[in-house]
Amino acid sequence: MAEETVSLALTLKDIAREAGVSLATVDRVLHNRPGVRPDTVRRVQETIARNAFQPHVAAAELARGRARRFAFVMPSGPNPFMQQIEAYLGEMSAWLAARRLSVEMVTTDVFDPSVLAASLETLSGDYDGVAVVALDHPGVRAAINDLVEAGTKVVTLVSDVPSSRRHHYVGIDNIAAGRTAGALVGRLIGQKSGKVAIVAGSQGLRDHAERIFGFNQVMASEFPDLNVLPVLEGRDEDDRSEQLLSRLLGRHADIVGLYNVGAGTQGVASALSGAGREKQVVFVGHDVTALTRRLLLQGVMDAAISQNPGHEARAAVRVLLALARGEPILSEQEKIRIDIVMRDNLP
Amino acid sequence: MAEETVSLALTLKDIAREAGVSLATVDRVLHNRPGVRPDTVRRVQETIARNAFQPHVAAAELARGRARRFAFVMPSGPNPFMQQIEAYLGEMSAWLAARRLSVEMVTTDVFDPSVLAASLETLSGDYDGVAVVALDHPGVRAAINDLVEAGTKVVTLVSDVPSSRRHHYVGIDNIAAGRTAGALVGRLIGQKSGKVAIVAGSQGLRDHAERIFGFNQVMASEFPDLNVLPVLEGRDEDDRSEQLLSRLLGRHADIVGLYNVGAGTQGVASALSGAGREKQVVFVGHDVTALTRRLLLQGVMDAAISQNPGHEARAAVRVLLALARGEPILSEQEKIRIDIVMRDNLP
DNA sequence: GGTGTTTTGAGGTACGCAACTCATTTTGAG
DNA sequence: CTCAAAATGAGTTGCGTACCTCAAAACACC
Repeated sequence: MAEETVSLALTLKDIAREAGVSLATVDRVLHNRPGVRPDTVRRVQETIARNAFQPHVAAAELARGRARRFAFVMPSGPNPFMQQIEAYLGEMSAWLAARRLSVEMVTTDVFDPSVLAASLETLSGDYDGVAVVALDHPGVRAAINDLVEAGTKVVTLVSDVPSSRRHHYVGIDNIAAGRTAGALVGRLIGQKSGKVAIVAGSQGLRDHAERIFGFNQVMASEFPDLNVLPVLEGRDEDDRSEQLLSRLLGRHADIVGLYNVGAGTQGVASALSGAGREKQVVFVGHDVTALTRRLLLQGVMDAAISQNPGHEARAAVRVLLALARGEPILSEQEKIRIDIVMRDNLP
Repeated sequence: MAEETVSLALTLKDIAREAGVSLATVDRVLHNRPGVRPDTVRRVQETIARNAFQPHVAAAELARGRARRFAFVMPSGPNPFMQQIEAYLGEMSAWLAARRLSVEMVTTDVFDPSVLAASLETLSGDYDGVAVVALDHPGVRAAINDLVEAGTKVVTLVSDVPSSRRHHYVGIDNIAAGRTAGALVGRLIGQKSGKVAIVAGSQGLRDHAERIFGFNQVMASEFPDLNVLPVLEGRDEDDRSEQLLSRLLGRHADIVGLYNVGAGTQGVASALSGAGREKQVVFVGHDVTALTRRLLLQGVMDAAISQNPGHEARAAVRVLLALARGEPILSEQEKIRIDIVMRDNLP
């Protein structure tokens, strides 16, 4: 039986004593306040580093006193995935309250750059942190940069704006997600050859485009016997997706695979069932919702690629909090994984 | 643009005033201290509930003063999965230090019930919480119950002892994991018929037995064309696993699937490669390690069933902390998922 | 050497709660 | 009604940090 300890317990007073300065000076160094000679700064910082001193978060939080306000800017309209994120934030209410954190939902039309940018501008100054489901557009980028400039911590959620100065992105790598979908469709189809259909919301959406890109990458390089048909744009609407797919199924009797990139899942499933081909076609889609769960259990869907909405919600809050406190981020913890969900590992 | 708030900010003093009692009485109620009339207790509790009051964790933590000590009881010996858990605990050191938490590793022979039970007994009283990779055995169960009796919070990790009074289990449902493996092997094999091999550490290990059970369940009900061969017991050792599997591959030319339930992965892979059949056989195993990662990228392994060791480590700490503080547990957050990892969604 | 400026020390207050003491009031049993 | 026990009020102290003020000391410059 072996033991190993990972612990310590120093206070600011100890650091002050060891560095041979007063508490006030340590405080000045710790918070980058002016009025300390560079030489002294170095001495204090070395003492802190040498002792691996960590301020007691609880004490710091208590002393700071101020409650923190975060805003979540989410799409308006009935998107089940976004609703799940909101639901999980609701479940955290006790956790949030115990830390005197407030999280406010701001719904807006995230697909209209100017509206989204305007929404973001109104938040400036009022919040310590903002999580935003962002569209990658110059106006949005500028709005994000303005927020950052004003000292607000900004996290992009689900959809990134890599060229902005946002502090962190909480979401998955959509190209890898598309690749995963491609590998699944190809592998589950097996030896057969035939055609593969893709239904997306719009190829103008960054995440959809990236997923399609990854999907095609894998299909081209690894499944040459499968012929990928042109993308159907269903605008994430059930009716439209169903019509488009039904027509396609009618024209091609040898469709063996189907990748649904975005929402509109009900329409896609209806088209498949309507043609009586739900058992012959390998169907891979995204996200675990009440509907996809049912489709997986019924065997209509074969796999769902999922990014855990609960994890995303919590990760966004934790990252904002860590940023606001100046704490390090546990990057491993906050990284969102690409989950493959099949019938037997449904969460 | 719509808004909705989830917040509040009361203190104990407010509760005392509203309930018409003194701070001392609220404190007594809050901590189940004696000396309060049942009637008053109820009144105070109602006030707390009505206002959804949450004590400020930072203030509580600071006032309590005492640092919390947790122990992780882990298997001795070189198990990569366990080493990963330890590594992630190490990465949390700054996080832990900032909260004045200490986590101590206690390695012991978890496969010998009496040794494990003895190890657990020695911890009594010294720790606020214990996470243990447990063997399901009456002696171990009793040791766990003793710890709980003494006020220590106990969490079982990876392997559960459901009949004990442990407060929480952090790990996956191994039957479901086996089912998932079965579905993957069956689906990835496709139309073909043939034989399927299983290599396990030992059928005496609860988690291995459960996985095999789930695997067989799915094979029997859904893949009648696949013939599951008797389980090989490789004791999680590379050499032994390789020998047994090599012999089996020699005897059966029509093996199309392989499920490696535990460790010994290197041996299993060597046997496959040695027979030159790594491309013909669908190979599903467990856990993402440096080795399985390489095998997945090479196409030798087709999928790995994984329980995120980092998540398990963090979840165990968070659950112990929440239990110690008397906070609610975010069950959704702490639930460990069964991850399906293929080449394109390698974390 | 004197001036003004920068740096440092010393100390206080506040944050919200835990944990404790001690005095006072209320209650219930006889 | 009496008296002990139970219940409650009032108050104190301390946790470790943030943030502030004011005075003293050190320093730079001419």
